[in-house]
Amino acid sequence: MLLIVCRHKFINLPSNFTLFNVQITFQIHKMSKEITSREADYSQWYNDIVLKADLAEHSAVRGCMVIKPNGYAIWEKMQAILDKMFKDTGHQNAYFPLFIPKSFFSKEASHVEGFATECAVVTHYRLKNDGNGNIVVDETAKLEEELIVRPTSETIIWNTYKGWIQSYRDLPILINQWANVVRWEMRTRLFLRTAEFLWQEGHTAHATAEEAIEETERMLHIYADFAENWLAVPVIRGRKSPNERFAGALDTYCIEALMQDGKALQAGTSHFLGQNFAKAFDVKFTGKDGKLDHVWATSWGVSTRLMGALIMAHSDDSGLVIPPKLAPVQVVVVPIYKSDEDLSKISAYVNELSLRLRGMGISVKYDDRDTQRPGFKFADYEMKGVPVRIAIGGRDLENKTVEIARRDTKVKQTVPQEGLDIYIAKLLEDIQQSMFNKALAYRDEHITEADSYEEFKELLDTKAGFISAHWDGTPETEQKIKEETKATIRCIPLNNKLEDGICIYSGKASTQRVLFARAY
RNA sequence: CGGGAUGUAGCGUAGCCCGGUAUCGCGCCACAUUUGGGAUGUGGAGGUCGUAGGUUCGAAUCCUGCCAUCCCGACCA
Repeated sequence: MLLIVCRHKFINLPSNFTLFNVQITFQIHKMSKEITSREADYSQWYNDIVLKADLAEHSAVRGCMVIKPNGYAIWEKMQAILDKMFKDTGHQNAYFPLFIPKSFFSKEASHVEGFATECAVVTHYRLKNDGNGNIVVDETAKLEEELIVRPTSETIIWNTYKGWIQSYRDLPILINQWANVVRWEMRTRLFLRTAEFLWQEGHTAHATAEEAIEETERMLHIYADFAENWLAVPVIRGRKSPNERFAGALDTYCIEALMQDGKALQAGTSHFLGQNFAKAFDVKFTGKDGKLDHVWATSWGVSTRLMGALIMAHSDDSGLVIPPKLAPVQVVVVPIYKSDEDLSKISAYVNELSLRLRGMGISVKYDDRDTQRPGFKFADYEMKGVPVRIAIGGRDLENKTVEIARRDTKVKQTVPQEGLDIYIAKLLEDIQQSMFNKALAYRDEHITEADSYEEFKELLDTKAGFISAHWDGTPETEQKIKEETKATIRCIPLNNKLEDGICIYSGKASTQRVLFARAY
């Protein structure tokens, strides 16, 4: 801490931190292209990646971001893949209103409790000029009933479903919506927590509890499949403890991922809502047996937060690393030339190669701009996470080779032009797999068992990651642990092995371990 | 929302304590030489100092409100 007196000097500390509740700011001069290292300041590193890889930026609106083309292209890929998965399992897309009448919210008690403190409310529908050149709200244009900007759509959807469902023949209803939602968060972070975010929300209606539970689990597995096989992010499938459950759900399933700083990130949730919303909105159906019953419901969603998971799981101190299956550009080709003649020879080859690669479904970008030098392009594509970079110059033309650099390991190799298309296709698969394996190995190394509260607290301070420990199953214990350590129960893993033990906090009997972690 | 801090050119900043319209680097534009890891030289453009008031002959500088951002806490996908 003596270092603090050395203001103006280069000190390897975050440029902003708080000591004894006093913020101390160091002037650390950074080249514009450099990013903070993960070791120096993980949060700052994350911000740098998002901004410098040109994924998103802060907007003029508090807590809301602008998703830039580079970032949106990745989100579009996520959407396309998930959308296909949903449709392959029988779901259809639909769209419900952005605004929800306030009265709808009070119909499901625990739901309103969960969202009430973070709602944007529309109270008026007109502006006027006040005569001094200012635009003001026209107080005479007050809405009779306020409208809530949706924080989630259960209420408006179940209000609608009431009109759609009379008989078991109308079931199941399997609908998904791609939308934006607003939750008035106090502290926001690009992609991880913004006041407005993009997501999909599935809302299904079923005749039986069994069927609804089956649906809840099916979607959880789809999310896990997506995270692992496309994002290359290993996840733990599990169920939330009652404390962490969705407002209005009987059971919440989730996938939990581990970030490189050892904090957990909830990457997707799937809820079994029981008959709560059907009862709140009076949605009944006549069964085969002629008996009237409330409909069973599920809802499930993933959001642009997945962008945060993708970034934090794989990227390094040189910038973004995107798994090939999510990369908008999978291969970038950079020509290196001294004369126009060289360039035209290189271009002839590259155009032919690009055609073959595109024929194999590989997206290629040929960057023949003469306004930037090769070294600049190398650094730039590294920052933006393009999985494979090909450099080709006069030397390569002579030797019939190219230079290939893979982003994940940063290994460079000279490869013959012959069979290059096959080589690249295999390389992309290899990168995808090796990114997953790396993340999986990290994750598995960071699940540690704790058998006492002392050990548990020690682990939280010394080794990041999940802690597997016995818990007595009560919300009180979970709450106490959360208050004392900031760690929460991330999930109770599915297919958890049963094992007798005692709760690390209360010493009461327990039948299984659950996963704790500090989380985003 | 509670505590702390910060807003000066596209980005990062100096100047603020001790009032006299602004410093430097990167980036940008032009030309030339360059091009296998973030080029070099020469010339040039760009700022109502977050915003609205107040004090003053005069405000980036002093005072007040507001807005935004960052850090710590509470809340949360």
